[in-house]
Amino acid sequence: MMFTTKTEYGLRAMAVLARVKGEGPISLAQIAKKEHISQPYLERLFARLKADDLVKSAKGVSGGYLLARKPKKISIFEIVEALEGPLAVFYCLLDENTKVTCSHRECLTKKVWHELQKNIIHTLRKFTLADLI
Amino acid sequence: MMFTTKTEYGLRAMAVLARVKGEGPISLAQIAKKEHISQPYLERLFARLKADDLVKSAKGVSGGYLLARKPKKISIFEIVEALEGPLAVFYCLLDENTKVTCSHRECLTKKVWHELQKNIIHTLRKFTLADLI
DNA sequence: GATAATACCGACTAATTTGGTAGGTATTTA
DNA sequence: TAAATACCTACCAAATTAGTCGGTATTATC
Repeated sequence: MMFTTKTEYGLRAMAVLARVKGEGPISLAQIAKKEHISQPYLERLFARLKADDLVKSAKGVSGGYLLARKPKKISIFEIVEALEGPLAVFYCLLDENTKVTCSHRECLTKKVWHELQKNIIHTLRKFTLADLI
Repeated sequence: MMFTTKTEYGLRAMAVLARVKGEGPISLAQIAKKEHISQPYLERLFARLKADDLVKSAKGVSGGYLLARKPKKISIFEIVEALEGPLAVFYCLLDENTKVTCSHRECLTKKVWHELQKNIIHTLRKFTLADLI
């Protein structure tokens, strides 16, 4: 029950992008060096960030990555979900339905997970990339 | 970022114990059958629950497990921590200190994790085993 | 006292995830 | 044309999860 370094690396990299906003694209090589992260690993993280439309890319010389939106418009929740996949504290909550009933005999536990997950998402939505810089 | 079946199995087994409270010890074989959980796996989960003083055991024929306290006095948080280990949404929060400063350059992210973890623990402490039965 | 039921213990396995490496292709600026 | 970049695929080691197997110690009951 822990977020992995994927999230830490991703948030740090996104924070770099937020700080150099307006200066054109920044390459993964630069980010990797600045943040001491393996570049090929960063590449895969950015593939996810791009798939979720959190960053834009520019190929070729002097290419790199840019934030797709203003830092204030990118919540920590979005970054976490892009990197770690859909946030579900339990399997039975993966379908994103908000009903408390489920096929388990022990449905009462789902009430706990449901409230917990609501709190987590609320907290992660409250903070944006702008809060990190 | 998900609780595992360890927690689900453990909570279900603890709920069984809570329901048969006052009827003497119940064996793991019975619990495993009732809840369709592999018995050797359950054994290991109960080793953790016992290590954290959430259950008591009785060896020998007609032995088994009992709750160490009343269901109302056992929070979901305690059960989760017994089974999954110390709850930390991030490595830098594992030492349980409550300061927001840390050795990372990106200390601002720690503020987010810290608030998140506080919320999670608060929610898990709010619910007790009695709420599940 | 023997037996069966139980907790308890350690070694092993398969599948998955994480974090990382290596090498290549496509694109684009200079 | 060349160099810098994104982008892609395959592989690898370590850790974790969920589970199996076989054994030992203890104890109530016959």
